[in-house]
Amino acid sequence: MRGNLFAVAVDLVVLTVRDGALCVLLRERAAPPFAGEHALPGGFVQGREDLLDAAFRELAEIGLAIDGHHLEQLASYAAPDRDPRGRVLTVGHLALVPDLPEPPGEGGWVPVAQVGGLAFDHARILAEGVERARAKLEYTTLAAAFCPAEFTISQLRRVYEAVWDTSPDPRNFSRKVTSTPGFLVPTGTKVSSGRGRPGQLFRRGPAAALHPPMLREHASESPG
Amino acid sequence: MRGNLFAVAVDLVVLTVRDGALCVLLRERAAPPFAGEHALPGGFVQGREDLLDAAFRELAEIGLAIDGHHLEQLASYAAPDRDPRGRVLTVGHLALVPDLPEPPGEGGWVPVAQVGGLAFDHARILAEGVERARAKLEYTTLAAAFCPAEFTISQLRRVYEAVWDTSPDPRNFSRKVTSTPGFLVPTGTKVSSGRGRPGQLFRRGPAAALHPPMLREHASESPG
DNA sequence: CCAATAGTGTCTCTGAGACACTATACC
DNA sequence: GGTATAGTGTCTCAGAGACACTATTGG
Repeated sequence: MRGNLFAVAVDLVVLTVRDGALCVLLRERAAPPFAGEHALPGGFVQGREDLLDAAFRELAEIGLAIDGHHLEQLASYAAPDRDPRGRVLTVGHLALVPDLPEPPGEGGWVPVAQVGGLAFDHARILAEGVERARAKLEYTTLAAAFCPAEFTISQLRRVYEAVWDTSPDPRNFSRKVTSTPGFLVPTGTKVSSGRGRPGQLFRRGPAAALHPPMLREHASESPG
Repeated sequence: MRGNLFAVAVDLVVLTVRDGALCVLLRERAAPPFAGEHALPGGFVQGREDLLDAAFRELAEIGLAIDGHHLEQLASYAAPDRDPRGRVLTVGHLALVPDLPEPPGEGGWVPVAQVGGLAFDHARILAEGVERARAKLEYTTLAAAFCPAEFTISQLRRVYEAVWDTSPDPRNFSRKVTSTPGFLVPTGTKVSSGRGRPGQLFRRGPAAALHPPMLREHASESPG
């Protein structure tokens, strides 16, 4: 078998919505290389693990159990000099979770807009993860992955506001999501969020796709 | 550095449209494992190559130069038993090319609908590549990547017909693609394709995205 | 002439966006 | 009552799909 041997890592872009802002989970690196700098959580694939297994395990090891939440592969990065220790290929992953408690240790939830430099090529992985999440809200029901098991339409709308940094019309938004079959399952319960008329509670439905999609204003149309 | 060491390969789903059918480039494996079976072209990453470089090189080595054509990363596969020789991670890639001449050696262009079993987990990689291509025709101008440098709207429409297995209305299709700014650049020339009024020739324009997208009939809306 | 392909005009229907209006909570 | 949030009704406009019609070629 010709070809180099690589160490294979998984790195995770774990996104959530906290206080109206899209946030990512960062860790402060304890050991070199890049000791003291912020980085995405992740680590090397062990034993006979597959990639997703390794991603789940690495998060569990820092105290964040995301079983049952959304986790998907993003892309792989293998530039020859991306890790000073040698040839390391990393498989970036994207996780979308509700507002879970901050895991112990250095680091935590950081608003994506306030993230500074990151170790390795993690800034690029983060950017691609955020863009993937933004794009997927257009044509999937994944916004609900940011919400707790039961949620109101307002909470769901705040997810779109945080991720897209837009303010869709609450009335049209409500009609759109409730008229998509299988997106939202009403629980029958209502909940009061401080002031105003209480909203109905919903659970995630079986639908994964949004047809027709909910299109955001598009920024770059012709990167040529 | 803990963790296993992997051999890292690239495999390519090279798609084209030939005689109205979506085709993929397959190779017949000369050596074990899976000797004599069909497989996607690909091979191990060498020296200080990055992933895309390795993908371009592997194709060039079998006689298919696709410089200037579309090549993107698909996903990585690292199940522990996917290669009997040991721990091998492969990074799947997707290439969309016009109807290039068949490279020498065993194998060649095979209609995707007629592909039987493939070596390793290549059937899955092929399926994900085809689905990615189908999805991307919806919201990008990538259909033109299947066409030669200059092409008519009919040729472009036949790409959609082959990839989606649908028959869009030629008149509405024509309006849609010509009214998308930056998709098609008219050359001024006309060309006769046998019978009928000659069509105008176009080149690819700078636009990469299609807004609003061209939605196909959607099959599975709620896989959940 | 006919057949075939290229391309335009125009109608209808769906759905997004804007926004008036009603409903129900807390103060 | 006032204010805030939830939810409905309805208008307008853009765009997809259907399809009649014209335009330009070869046989």
